[in-house]
Amino acid sequence: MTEKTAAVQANGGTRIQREKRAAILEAGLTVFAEAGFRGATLDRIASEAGLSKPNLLYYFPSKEAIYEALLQELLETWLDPLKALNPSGDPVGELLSYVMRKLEMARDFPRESRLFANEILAGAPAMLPVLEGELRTLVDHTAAVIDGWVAEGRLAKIDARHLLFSIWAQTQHYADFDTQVRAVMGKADFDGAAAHLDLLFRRVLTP
Amino acid sequence: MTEKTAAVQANGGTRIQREKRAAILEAGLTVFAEAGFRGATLDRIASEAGLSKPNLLYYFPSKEAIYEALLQELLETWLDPLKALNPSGDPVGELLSYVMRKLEMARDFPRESRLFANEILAGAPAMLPVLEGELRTLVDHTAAVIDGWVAEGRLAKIDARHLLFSIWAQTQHYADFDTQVRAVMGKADFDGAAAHLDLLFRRVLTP
DNA sequence: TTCCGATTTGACCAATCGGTCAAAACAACG
DNA sequence: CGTTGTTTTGACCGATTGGTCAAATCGGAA
Repeated sequence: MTEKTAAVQANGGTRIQREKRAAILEAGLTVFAEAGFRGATLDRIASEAGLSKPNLLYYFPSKEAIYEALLQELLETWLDPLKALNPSGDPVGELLSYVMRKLEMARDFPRESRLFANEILAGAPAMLPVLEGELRTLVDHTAAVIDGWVAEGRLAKIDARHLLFSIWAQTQHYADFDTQVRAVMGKADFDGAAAHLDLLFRRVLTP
Repeated sequence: MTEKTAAVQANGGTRIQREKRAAILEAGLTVFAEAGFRGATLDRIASEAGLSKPNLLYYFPSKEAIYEALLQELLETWLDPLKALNPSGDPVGELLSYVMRKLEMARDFPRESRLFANEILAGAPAMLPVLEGELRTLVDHTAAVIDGWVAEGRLAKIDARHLLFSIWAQTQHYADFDTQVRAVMGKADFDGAAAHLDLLFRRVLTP
């Protein structure tokens, strides 16, 4: 049992193992988000993480392994805010604070947003099963909650699923298309975006 | 003057030259949209266009040349609908038909939308000057028109630039994140999207 | 038919890619 | 100190990449 000690232990391991694995994931996030899966190179990830390429491959068996570890980690972070929707809260307030949480994520974790965007743009080769499974289930559940709110008259009539797309599209836009936003506005202007989206969704959702 | 005959003549040329160049651009659009600039290979573009790689390089001097030709061509198509906004028309109607035109483009030209998304996601290495120049100017002009409408009270109060982002984000979402939309909805549902966006922007824009 | 420029191709090249491997360096513990 | 297992690395590999080039083929005008 002397072989592949580090590589096999995906979770846990010694302090140094956890640190190096974390550094690799951190570097991988930067590079994959910027260049996509195919555009990213092991050499760049290794150098960004402060390691040699063979040393990197001592901790992860392949480029794909790094990528998939990142996607898996990403998904929880990504779905959490949606799960935080409280069906017994104030509908408009719940949805507005979901929008704000999403916008904050676009501001604070733009690499995660771009990683996700790259994966979906490429046709979700590594995430399709999760999209069709976990995500779809969660969306179905959330749509039922929203439909309930609409039926009770506490929310303006609206298609629940397309409403979610509207929220995702607009919040992630500020991370994924940041370059375009900066080119047009001169600056990132997340505060302006927050005010705008609050106003927009208030008009859309208030009964 | 016997050298580089075809390659030099970017526009015009013989019938066969125009046809082959068009076939290459068509193939390049498919491949670049699917794989991004770095992910695309000349071999794939050539085979998709029905040519050998050296033959492809007879019509375009490099991979970058194909990519840049596509981006340039794309830009006109992309900005045209915005230019079609009629300042003396009905504000809500003008903006709604802009939204619909954009949504139709996402439905009918998804490859163009994804090509653009890939370029921006990668930091717009080849488009930044255009974004900061032509696009910004056009946005400034359009924002002035929208601000005028708001000032006249013919449009609900709203930030013009962020409104444009809202329109772009939501319409392009149906092309760029098509995979996700399909995974969640089971189908693409552009009709549902059209109804939803009409309703959404009507609520947002009507004074 | 002949000729000449336009077009096409097979063979090839240097660089880069993801990944391997054996040996070296290191760390911890007796 | 020596031993043992962990970590790191330089050298290397086959495959793929973007791109070149000389030679072959094609096509139309005279």
